[in-house]
Amino acid sequence: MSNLGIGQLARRAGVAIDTVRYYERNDLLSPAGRLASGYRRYGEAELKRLRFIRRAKALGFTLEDIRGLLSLSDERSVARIKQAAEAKLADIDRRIDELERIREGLRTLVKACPGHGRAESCPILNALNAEDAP
Amino acid sequence: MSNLGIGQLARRAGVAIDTVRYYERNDLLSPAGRLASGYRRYGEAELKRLRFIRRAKALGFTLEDIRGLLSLSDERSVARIKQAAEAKLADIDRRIDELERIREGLRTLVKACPGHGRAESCPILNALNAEDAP
DNA sequence: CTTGACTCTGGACCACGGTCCAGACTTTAG
DNA sequence: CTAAAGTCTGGACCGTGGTCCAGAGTCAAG
Repeated sequence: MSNLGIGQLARRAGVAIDTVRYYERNDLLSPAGRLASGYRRYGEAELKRLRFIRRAKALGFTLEDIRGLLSLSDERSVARIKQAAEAKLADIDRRIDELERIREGLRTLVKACPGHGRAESCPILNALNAEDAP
Repeated sequence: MSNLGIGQLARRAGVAIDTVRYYERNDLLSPAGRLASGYRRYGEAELKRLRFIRRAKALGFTLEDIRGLLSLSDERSVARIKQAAEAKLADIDRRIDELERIREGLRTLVKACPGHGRAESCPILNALNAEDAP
């Protein structure tokens, strides 16, 4: 059931052709076969796999993470899939926390800034110019 | 008052020497002068500016943002500084929102996954394999 | 003066996730 | 049949923010 060319595959998965070849170079997705001409042929399994990659990316997994997930799903190891998802969740928590710290810092400065007057009275500039390093 | 070599400057600002030169290439920081030998010399103004860059980065500004901030602070335009900070705040809000969406997706999946059993019953794999594209 | 530490330049290289290109070949529609 | 559309390969290039290197020259301490 290798009925798709690379262009059809890419369109149906919503990615660029070059991206498909890039994934192949990076061991994420191989064609089901090749024509005598060298043209890649893909089937439903590859389309599913490509969509899997797209969704996992949307969930914040890196391509390396996804390589791991794909090999785990091949192994059918539910426990390890869950662990990987939990680890990624913790990672995302950390990223959110860091951004929130940055946000609070900025928010405080923006609130304190009158938006006019002399540069010396701008708390944003003053904070950036402060002598004590954050 | 050009009393610092590049190494001293870097140490006192807490960055790498290469980073100082990188900033110079990217129009963020120039030496106050050069010795006849070509050695860069920096003063207090450059040290402050470098620390400004470091702090602004910690607040989530890109180097391009910082170039803008530096030129604004030269202009002493408090209103525009505040606008830039507000824009960055909105940007950080958006990044947090996106990560939170991702987090909720993952959280739901992790909660629903029993952590054992057949691969077909793993909601994480099922979501990634779903026919309907997210 | 010597030695070791410092600095200079230009350019290569890293991760990340692609994107784009040329030049050749193949497939498909009409 | 032809012409257009699709695909092939290998490699260059993008942005972001640096890091590292070689080979040469310089500065400071003893």
